[in-house]
Order: sequence, then structure tokens, then C-alpha cells
Amino acid sequence: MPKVSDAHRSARREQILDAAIRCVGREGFHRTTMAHVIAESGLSSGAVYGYFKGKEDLIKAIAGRALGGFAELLHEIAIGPGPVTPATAMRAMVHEVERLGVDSDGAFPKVVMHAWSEAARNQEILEIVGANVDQVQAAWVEVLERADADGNLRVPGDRAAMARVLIGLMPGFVLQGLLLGKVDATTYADGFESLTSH
Amino acid sequence: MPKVSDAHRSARREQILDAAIRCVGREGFHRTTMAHVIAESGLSSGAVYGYFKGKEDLIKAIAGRALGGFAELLHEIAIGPGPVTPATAMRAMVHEVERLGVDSDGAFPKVVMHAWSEAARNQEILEIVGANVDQVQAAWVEVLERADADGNLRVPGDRAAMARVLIGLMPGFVLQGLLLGKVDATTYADGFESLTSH
Amino acid sequence: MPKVSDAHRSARREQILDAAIRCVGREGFHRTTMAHVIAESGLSSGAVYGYFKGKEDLIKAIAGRALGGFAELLHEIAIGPGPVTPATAMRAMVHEVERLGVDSDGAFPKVVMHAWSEAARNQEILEIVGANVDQVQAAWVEVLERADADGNLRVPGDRAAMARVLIGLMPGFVLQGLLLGKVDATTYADGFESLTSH
Amino acid sequence: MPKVSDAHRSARREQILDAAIRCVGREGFHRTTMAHVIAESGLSSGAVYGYFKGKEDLIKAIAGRALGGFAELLHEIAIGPGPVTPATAMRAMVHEVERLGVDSDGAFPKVVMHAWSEAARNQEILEIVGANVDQVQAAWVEVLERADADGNLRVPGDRAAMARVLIGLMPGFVLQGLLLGKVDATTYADGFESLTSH
DNA sequence: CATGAATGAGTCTTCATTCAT
DNA sequence: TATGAATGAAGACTCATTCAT
Repeated sequence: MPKVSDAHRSARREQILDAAIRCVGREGFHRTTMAHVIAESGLSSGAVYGYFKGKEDLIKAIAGRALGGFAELLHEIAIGPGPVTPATAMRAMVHEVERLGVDSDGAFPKVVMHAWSEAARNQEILEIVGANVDQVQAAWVEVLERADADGNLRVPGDRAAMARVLIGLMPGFVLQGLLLGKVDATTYADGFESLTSH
Repeated sequence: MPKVSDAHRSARREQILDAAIRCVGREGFHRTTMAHVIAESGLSSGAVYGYFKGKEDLIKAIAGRALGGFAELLHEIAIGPGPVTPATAMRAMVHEVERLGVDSDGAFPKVVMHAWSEAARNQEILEIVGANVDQVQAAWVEVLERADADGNLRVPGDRAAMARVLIGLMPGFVLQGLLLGKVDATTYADGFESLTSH
Repeated sequence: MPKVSDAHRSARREQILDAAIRCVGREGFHRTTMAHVIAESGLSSGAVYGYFKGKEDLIKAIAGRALGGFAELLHEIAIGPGPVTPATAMRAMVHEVERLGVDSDGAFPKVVMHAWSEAARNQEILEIVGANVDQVQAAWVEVLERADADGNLRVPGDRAAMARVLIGLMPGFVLQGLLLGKVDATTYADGFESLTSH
Repeated sequence: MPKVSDAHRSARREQILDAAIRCVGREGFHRTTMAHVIAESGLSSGAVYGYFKGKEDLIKAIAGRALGGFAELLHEIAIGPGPVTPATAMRAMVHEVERLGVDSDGAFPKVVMHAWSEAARNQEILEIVGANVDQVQAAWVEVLERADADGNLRVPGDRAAMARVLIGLMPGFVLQGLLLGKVDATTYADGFESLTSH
């Protein structure tokens, strides 16, 4: 089947990536074998290696995909309609993350957690995670400035530092809410609102 | 009545566990091989297997040890001297965590992150992490009640939910601060104080 | 009657064979992959398989081509002008072989050596090499008879056995001279002349 | 089975090496799989990898072992009893090589040929082969000087260059005699004697 | 008890060849 | 005919665990 379109190549890549994400959601990066991904994707080993140079390459692609969601999500909130406060943004965020988790049958938050963990020992993943955190921070700064413009952020303080803390709530939510089932989006958002209420 | 004293057994276990934590800090649970741990501990494989049933058992012990630090730390803050507010407690926490990271040559936060990640695919680690999160939450509730008693928490809201959010800040700090080097304890604490200032 | 002319087919075969020889010169028969040959030839895999039944077939063609050079070379010397002695013939031979090596960017002697080695485990290559050695022997006998006729071979002895020894010098020259760089054509020829001088 | 003696380790290494040589004699370096060597040695894969770092390491050891024979052999001839001439030395050499081939069930000459071929694409083998050729050349120079001392080498000429040619006869004998069965030791020695007779 | 050599199932990856387009 | 994506059977190597000494 030669001379396939770019769309076909792209679809195949997604097919493999989706399969790999399901596998990693179940078993983590290291316990996911290429054989698992191959079986889950429905392709042959040769085919998978035609789209990804190796397991390392696949892992990087998975990490990029899983983390990409956060920054996008937050940016949409930042430029969205209605009055914005840190609390409303956080509420929207955790609900979106919760939805992503449900939609992916629980794979999404697990893959994200694995990516963060992998960053602790893999330089290339570290860079992907670091770049992502910077993007999310920038998006949070946008949100804070928008809140300020809406007249909803009368507290002083360095917006960048505040953004760091706001980013920091996401790992905690993913851990408690999505992995451990100890908290849901509404409770988390309520708790945040209480803490930051004036 | 074993031939060697309990103290001796216990010291050996610690020796192995320390070695294993250094290894896991470098390579994560899955890339750490028993051979690494054996070499790092200076013992023989037979000896290590005499103290831990297998790798799984060792991993559980490492996770328990690494996570134990958090609850202990927070509890001490909760019952400590001086006026307590969420912000002062958080400040003390992140500084203590930062110190733990430095003291362990960076291993501590990495091992913690690996434990959280492992919880996503390993039921037994999930239980350890879950129990730990519950303990930390209880400690945060203690802190909140202490703050209330000190007259420093005039906001209403469910203390348990607030505690969930406060726990949630730790994974974010570990990720950004200790793994990525994107924030330090003081900045993080300042950001938190700004967000929660009245 | 094929759709493309025989000349075209033949040119394509040569194109592939040349590419394959460059590859084998670099990596040997077994480390040369069909993908290497395909890339080096500038054709598609389907095309290459249209001209050669498979790798085995290609290897046989390469071996035949590389070894063919020797017999041709020696025959030309045997029927050439001027007085012929074993020493002059040998001198001409090693110089010609040296030139072939340089012209092929070093590929020729390496491919020859790989063919000899392959003969040790591949019956079909063994037959090709055996036939080639017989041809070269015959050519050396021609040379010896010519030398005798020229009055330059006053030693007695079985010409066939002498030819076997003379053939035997070629592998040694290829090994030392062209692969290892330990001897050049002139030195080798001088050494031979010294050994056989009367 | 811990704490084994050096002799045991050494014996195990030889056991593996012997097995590997038989395999390489049959299939060459590249078609010999580690599984073949493992099966032939009667050990487990883990055991084999405990004695050799990998296939590359094993190949180097095989090459060293197979080639080592030549230099030793020739040196013994050089310092041996009785009158020495290039022809007697050559006769002794080819007979010894023939015997080695028979004793190893034909593996020895094949392995040697594979080592020479491998030198064309493998830098490390090239160095082993190069060092070996230098040793053999030195031994041939010894032989020539001994012959001179015995009054059996009245021809002038650079001894080193002559030695290069004499080394050069070995690859040819191995190829024709042992691989192709086209010549035996006596015929080859006779041919050499005729060529160099005065 | 301690040792560390040995085991062997399990991983990642390659590559000759085919065949739908 | 020509193309090159897809196949899948090997192959090299690792590593948790055991057990003879």
C-alpha cells in the first residue's frame, strides 16, 4: 500500500498513540511493553516501528500529548466569556480535567502522573514537562490578569509566583481526585474558593 | 529467637533501604535493578533477599518511607509553637520539604514522585499512598483547627475540603520546585500567601 | 518480449550491483541490509526484487563480479607482451589489484575477502569461489608455460602445484596490503622476487 | 554456587569459547546466534553473558584464539631443531595448519577466514588481525635469520619484505586447502619448494 | 547464615520479503 | 511495472530470583 497520504500517516500515528496511551494508563511507561502497544494498536511490530523510532520516541510523544491538554484547557478558560476569578478558573479547570479523565476511561490522569514521574529520571521528558509547566504558568498569568481586568483580583503580589501556586494545585488534584478517588472536582473547587475567599 | 539481634536486622534493613532510595532517586522504581541495590548496599544478593522478600516488597518499603516524611513534618508544624495560619504552615512545610530534598541529594522528591506515579498502576502502592494522603489531610485539618483557635482563620467552609486543597499543593511544589527547579520554597510560600491574603 | 529492453534491464542490474558492492564493501554481506542496497541504488524495494530474487541471489552476483576480476587480470598478463617470469607476472598482478582497490574506493578487496569467508559457510558461494580459483590456477599455469617458453623458468616441478602457491599469494596480499595497509604492491613484489631469485 | 575458583571461571570461559568456535566454524560470525552458542555450550543465556559482555566481546575472543595459533606455531618452528630453510619451515607450517584443521573438525580454518573477513568491517577485529600479522611477520623474520645462520638462505633482499610474502602464503593455503579442498599440505609445500629452489 | 553463579522467561528491535495500489 | 507500507519471525540482551556451597 504505497504512496499513502499524509492524512493516512497521521491517522496511523494517532492510532498507535491512542493505543499506547491506553496501555500506559494501565501499566505505566516501564511496564508497558512494545508488544502490548502493538497488540492494542492492531498493527504489526514493523508498522509501529515505522511510525516511532522506538519505545523512547513513543514515550516522548505520549508525554507531549497527555500534558498538552492542560495548557490548551487553561488558555480557553482565560479568554472565555463571563467574569473570571482564580476560583472560577480553578473550578472550570478541575471539571475539565475530571471530564478528560472520564472520557479516557481513567487513562489520562495516570499518563500525566507517569510523565511527571518520568521527568525525574529522563532528561528528555524533563524538558517536555518543563516546557509544559512554563506554558501553563503563562496561561495562569493570563487568567490572573484577566481577573484583575474584571476587577476580581484586588490582592497584590507577584502574578508569576501566584501562577506557580495555581499550577501546583493541578498535580495535587490529579493525585487525590483521579488516582485515589479521594476528592471530586466540586469539592476541590469549593475548598479552593474557601481558602481564597475574602 | 534469631541468631542476630533485632537491632542488627533493623540496621541491615535500613542500610538496604537507604541504598535502594538512592538508586530509585537516580533511576526510578522500574529502572532500578536488584543488582543496583545490591551493589549500592554493599551486600550480596542473598543477603538482600534475606531482608526483603523481593523487589515488590522493597518498593513498598521505599514508598512508605519516602511518604512518611510528609505526615510527620506537618504534624510537628501543627502542634508547634507560635501563631499558626495556613500560610505560615505552608511556608514551614515547603521549607522542610526543600531541606529534605537537599539533605538526600535530590533523591527524596524524586522517590516521592515515583511513588505517586506507581500508585496509578500498583494496588498495594495505591493503598500506601492513599493512607498517607489521609494522614496528611488529618494533619492539615489539625493545622486549620489550630489556626482557627489562634483566631487566624476567619473564613468559613468545610475544613476537610480545604485540607484536600492544601495537600494538593505539595505535589505541585515537588514537581515544580524540586524536580524542575522552577520555583523555590520562599517564592511558593509567597505566592500562596498572596492568593490567600485578605 | 519484455516491455523494457534488455539493455535497460542490464543497466538496472549493474546499477543495483554497483550499489550493493559499495554497501558490502562497507559492511560485509551480513550487515548489509536490503534496505541499504535499496537506498544506495536509488530504486525501490520492489524494483530491486524485480532484478534479483532475493538477498542470496544478490550475494552470489556480487561474489561472481568481485572474483571475476582476478582471472581476467591474470589472463591479460599471461598473454601480454614482453618477457614473462613468475616475478614479473606477480608484480603486474599486485599492482593491478592495488589499482582496482583504489578505483573502487577500497570496496573491491573487502568484497573479495567477504566472498572467500562466505565460501566457508555457503555452498553456492563455495562453488563460485572454487570455480574462480580453478580459473585463476589455469591462468597461472598459462603464465608459467609462457615463462618457460620465454626461457625464464629453469626450475623443474609440477606447474599445477606451483600455480596453487602463486594463487595462494593473492589472499595474503589482499589481507596485508589492502585491508591492513601493512604492505604495498612494490614491496610485496620485491619480496617475492627475492624469495624466488636464483 | 558462589566462590568458585579462578580455574573454574577459566574453564567455563573455555567451554563457552570452544562452543562458540564450533558454531562459528559452521555458520560464520553473523549467522551464529547467541542462542546457538548457548545451546552448544550447554549453559544458560545468563551464564554466557556472565563470561562475555556480549556477542561482540565473544567474537573478539574467538578471533584472538583462532589467530593466536599461527604465531605460536611458527615461533616453535623458528627455534626448533634441525636445519631450517624457508621451504622446510613452510612445509612444517602447512602441515601444522592442516592438522589443526582436522583436529577441530574443520572449524579452525573457517574461523580464521571469518576473522580476516571481519577485519574488513570491524575496527576492533582489524586491530587483532593486524597485531597478529605483525607477530607472524616477526616470527618469519626469525625463521629467515635462522635459515641464514644455518647457511640456507644465500639470496639477498629485505627480510621483512620476504616475511610479508611468506605470511601471504598462509591465507592462500587456508582458502585453497582447507576451505576448497583444492590442495593438500604436501602439494602446497612442494609447489613452494619448486618456486624457491635454486 | 552468607555468597554469587546460574537460570530462563521476557524485552526491544531489525530486516528480508510481499502485495495492494 | 513501480512503489513502499506492512508483516512477523528471529535475534541480542536483561534481570528478578534461586540454591549449592
